[in-house]
Amino acid sequence: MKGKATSFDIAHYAGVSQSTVSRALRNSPLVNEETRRRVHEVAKQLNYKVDKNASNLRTQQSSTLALLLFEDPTSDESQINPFFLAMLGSITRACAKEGYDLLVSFQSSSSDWQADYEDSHRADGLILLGYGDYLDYQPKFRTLIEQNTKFVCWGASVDNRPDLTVSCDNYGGGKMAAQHLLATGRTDCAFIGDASDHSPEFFARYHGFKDAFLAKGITLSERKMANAISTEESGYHATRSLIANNIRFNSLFAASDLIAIGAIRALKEAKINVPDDVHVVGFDNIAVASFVNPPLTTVQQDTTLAGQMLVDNLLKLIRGEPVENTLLPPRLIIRGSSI
Amino acid sequence: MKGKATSFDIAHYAGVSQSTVSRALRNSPLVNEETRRRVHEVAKQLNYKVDKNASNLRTQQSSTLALLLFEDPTSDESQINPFFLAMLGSITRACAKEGYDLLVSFQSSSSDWQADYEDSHRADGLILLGYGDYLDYQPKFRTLIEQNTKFVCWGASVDNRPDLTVSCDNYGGGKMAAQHLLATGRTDCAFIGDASDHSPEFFARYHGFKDAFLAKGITLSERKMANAISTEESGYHATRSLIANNIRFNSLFAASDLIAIGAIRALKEAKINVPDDVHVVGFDNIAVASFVNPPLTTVQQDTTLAGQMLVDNLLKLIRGEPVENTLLPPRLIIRGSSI
DNA sequence: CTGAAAGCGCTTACAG
DNA sequence: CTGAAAGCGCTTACAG
Repeated sequence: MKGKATSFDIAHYAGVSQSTVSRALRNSPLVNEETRRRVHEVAKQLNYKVDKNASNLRTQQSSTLALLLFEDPTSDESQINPFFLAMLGSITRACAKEGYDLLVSFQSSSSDWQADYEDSHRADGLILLGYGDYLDYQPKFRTLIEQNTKFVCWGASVDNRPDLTVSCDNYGGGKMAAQHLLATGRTDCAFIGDASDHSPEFFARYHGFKDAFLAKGITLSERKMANAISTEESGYHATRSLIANNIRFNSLFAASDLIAIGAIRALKEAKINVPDDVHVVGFDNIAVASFVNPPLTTVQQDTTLAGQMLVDNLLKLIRGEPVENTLLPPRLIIRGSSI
Repeated sequence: MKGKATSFDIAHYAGVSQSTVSRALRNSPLVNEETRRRVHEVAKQLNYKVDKNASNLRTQQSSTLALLLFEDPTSDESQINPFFLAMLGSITRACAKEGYDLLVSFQSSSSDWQADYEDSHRADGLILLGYGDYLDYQPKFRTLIEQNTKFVCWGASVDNRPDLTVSCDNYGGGKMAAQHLLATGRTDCAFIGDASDHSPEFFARYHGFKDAFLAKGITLSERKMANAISTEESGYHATRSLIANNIRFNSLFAASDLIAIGAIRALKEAKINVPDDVHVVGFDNIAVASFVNPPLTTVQQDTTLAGQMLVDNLLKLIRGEPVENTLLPPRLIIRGSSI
């Protein structure tokens, strides 16, 4: 036999029609048990595998999801945020569990989206992941909705369609961070991160943080805030600028772990001791967090659950089942940087 | 129009035949420039995208590669070795560059391989990545070769088919590590890692290391070797057992960074100072390496180049072009753990 | 329970 | 330069 075996080859050797082969392989209850066994036997011998292109074409679905990972255009090409890599891992696992394949693709927010995975029938739906400027994404979300593309986003909600979003309770996480610092008595706090509508996740973390302080009658000073995107480098520079401007604080909340790690570097450089002089709290609980010096207190996002929920919600969307906005509970992990 | 537009819809609106639409969209030189423009115009308006299932079925190829990531069965489900996540990133990028999609899948070495990606025409070829017991994989490699599956492996060579392998020069990397320790005068060295044919990569690293010492007339003591798989936990326990057995050494070469990080934890716990009492050198240069305390000296593997070469070689294999065994040069990164 | 036949949406040899 | 037609390998209504 030249080339791969087809269902006609199986039919020939099993002495049945090709239709019966197709039914037998899909374990249709219509087909006789003995026939079914014979067909499976022959298929195994010929190392036959159903041609996915043909079956997908026929059934008009792909059993494949596509993951689009957006990168902050300003971050280094080679360095992908470890938080998203962890998400990628859990999404891959969740897909496998549901019997779906996963196509992976990196997108830079400037370029055209390769959101044609669904249009070209390569995927039944999309999962969108990434930091970067949210306002840049908004019009693209709208296009996807108009085209009736099935997709689900990690992070901030999409226009008025929260059902398309799975996210961590960033507001609640920010509150946890604040309550921890309040409990340790470190109430003179700096915040590093982009607390604007360009980064809705950071914004929510900041607000939860601020509100928890406010509830204790403490107002955070605007002067002690510095803008940063989610990279070590950016966190380093933002913190340096605070120090350079002689801004004092005895605790620091970073919108992400990478920012926190950069902040710690800047503090060390300025001979400011962590945690003695400044308590530091991050967000994400990336793998590095427990290895830095001192180990980083942080708000953990459950990436395993997040991946599972993204896949589950997307599949519901694809099947036309009702989907709800999903908010995952964060968890405070206390380590040496704040005790 | 209900459902997605097809090439027949485009044909209808552009006033040409469906064959011409197909040619025009593929920018065939056969078709008139004016016709071509009109077809593209209509296609854009209808948001038409070629159905990949149909075109793949017709052309009998998929423009897709599959990445199978094998995990050490003993390692924690949720923790994927960061080195492989970095590889995943670079492979994804390399695929995009070549116009291929990437299917990603995790495999546990115990389960059946989902190596049917190629058989089922979902992918034109496979990339295999992973640590784990090499001897378990051997028979599966053989099956793949028998079935004439196009695949390329990261790491150790496959039977007598080195053309299917892309790897770091592990032997040379081990030598570099040794030469560095020799230069710092720390010649009483321990080795942590599985230096057997179960882990050919670790084996090569160990041998390069040993040979460089031998070249200076120094024989490494077998007593100062401890077995470990590539996890922090395993490195920790292996090092602890050396210490518990009162084995002395003033330097330590770990077969991977994760092992090295575990080793440092064990040393710290035993009040053995790094680097004053023991110099530590790892392998991989994962992102964490520069953040641990002290920062880890290590042998870097170029993951960007590795991903590119894996994809390049696989594409050559698919196209039937000659492929050669590819050995990538490692680079020593000296940090605080050994100076 | 089984088979003959239609058709999913393309690409491409063939004929003009 | 263009069109009519075959066919990639399946799944599934339809008929028996």
